[in-house]
Amino acid sequence: MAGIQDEVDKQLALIERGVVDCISRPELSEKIKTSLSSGNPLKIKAGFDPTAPDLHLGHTVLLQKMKHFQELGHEIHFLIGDFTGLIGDPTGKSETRKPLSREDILQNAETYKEQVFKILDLDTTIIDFNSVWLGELDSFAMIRLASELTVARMLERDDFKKRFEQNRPISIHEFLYPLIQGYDSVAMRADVELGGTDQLFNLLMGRDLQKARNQPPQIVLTMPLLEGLDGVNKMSKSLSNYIGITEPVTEMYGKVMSISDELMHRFYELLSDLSNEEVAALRLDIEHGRVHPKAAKQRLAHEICTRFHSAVAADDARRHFESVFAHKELPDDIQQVTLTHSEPLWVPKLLAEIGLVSSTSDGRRMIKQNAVQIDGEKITDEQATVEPHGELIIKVGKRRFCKVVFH
RNA sequence: GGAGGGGUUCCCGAGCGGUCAAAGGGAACAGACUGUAAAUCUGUCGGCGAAGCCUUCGGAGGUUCGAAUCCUCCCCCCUCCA
Repeated sequence: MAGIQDEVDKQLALIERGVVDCISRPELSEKIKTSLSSGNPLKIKAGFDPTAPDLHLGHTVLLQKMKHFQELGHEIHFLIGDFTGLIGDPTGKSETRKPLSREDILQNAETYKEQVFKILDLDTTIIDFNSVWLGELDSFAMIRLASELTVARMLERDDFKKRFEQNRPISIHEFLYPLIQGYDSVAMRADVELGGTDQLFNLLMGRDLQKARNQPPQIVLTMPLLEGLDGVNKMSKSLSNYIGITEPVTEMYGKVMSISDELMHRFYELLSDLSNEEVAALRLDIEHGRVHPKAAKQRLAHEICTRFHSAVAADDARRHFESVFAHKELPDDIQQVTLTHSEPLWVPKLLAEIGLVSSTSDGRRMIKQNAVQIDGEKITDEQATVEPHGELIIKVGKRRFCKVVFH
C-alpha cells in the first residue's frame, strides 16, 4: 500500500509542476490512487479552439502538461472545439467573435493535428471533436442544460461581470459557450481538464454540470499564460507576437533572441526542460555576472529550436544568427530575383519592384534613413540609379536582403 | 415601440466649413547605443521620378469658390426608457 502512495506522490509532483490552480488537490490525489489501483487511466481533457491553424509556443505550455500526463500513462483527449468554434468563444476580448465556417474549422483541425504530434505521442492521443455529441443536442436538451445553471453564476465570470457593470453588450450565445464547454466534460466523463488561467471559469463550469448530473467532478488544472514577444500581452496569433512551432528554424531562433531578458526568464520557466531550481540558479548567475544574458538566451533559443526542429538545425540557426547579426555578414540563403531592364534603374523603384519596400515612397524613406545598401555601399541619394547589368546584393535595414540578377 | 450617442488613415482617438494627408498615443519600420537584447534617444509612418500633383475620414447623392466637418437618403454599431 505504501508503494501506491509513493507512486501517487511521484505523479502529483510532475503534474503540479508549473500549474497555477489545482482544484482540488485532494481529489486529484484520490483519482490518481483509484486509477493506479484499478489500472484505469485517467481521462484528461484539453480543449482547443479551432480558430488558429498555427500552434505557437503559448500552446505548448499546455501541451507539455498533457505530455506529462501521457508519460504517466493517462489517457489524453485532444478536444477540437469544432462545434464551439461555430459559436465563437467570448473569452478574452470583450467583444463577440465572428463565427467560422464549417470548412475553415475542418481545415484548421487538420493543421492542428499535424502540429500537435510534435509534442504529444501520436499513438496514445485521442482526438475528439465536440460536434460529435453537441451536434446531436436538440433544443430540448439544450434548454435542460441551460436550466442547470443560473444567470447569477454566469455573471461571476469576470469578463461578463465587467461588461454587465459597464452596460456593454453580452450576447445570449456567449452564455452558451461556457455551458457547452462544460457539457463536453459531461459527455466525455472527463477526470481532469486542463486549460490556461483565463479558462478557469469555463473549466469550473464542467465541474458544476458534472455534479448536476451526478458524475464525479473533474479536476481543474490551469497553466500560466505565456507572454508574447512584446513581453506584455499573452502570446496570440491575433496580436502577432508569437513564435509558431512550424516556423523556419532561423526565424524561431531569431525571435527568441529578440525577446527581453526579463521575458527570457519567463520562457525558461514555462518552456525549457530545466527544473525550477536550475532556472532560479541561472537567474542568479546572470545577476551576478557569472553568465552573460546573451549566452543564456542562446541556450534557450537552441533548446527551443531543437525541440521543434533538430539539434543540427538549431546549430545552423545559431551560426546563421551569429554571422548575419553579430558579424553583419550576408546570409547564405539569400533570396534571389531576376530582372530584365535596359535603362538605368531608379533605386526606390528597384526596391519596390523586388518587394524589399512597399512603395517607391517607402524606398525613398529608407534611403533617407540610411537603411539601404547596395553591394555593401550605403545609398545616400534618393535620386540614385543603378546600371542594369550583372548582379547586385541589396540590403534594407538589418534583416531584408535580396540578390538581383540582371539579364 | 420611444429617446439619444457613434462610425476618422494598422489600432485607440482628436478634429466639427478653408491654415487637414488630418493632433495625441500605441503598434510598426529605420538610425544611434547594444547582446539583432530590453530600456532610451532621434526620425519615419497614403501614393506618385515628387518644393507639385493624385486618392483617403461608413456608402450614395447634394449645398458651397472650398467639406472629415453642413444637408438628404441608405448601411452598420452602441446606450437608455418601455
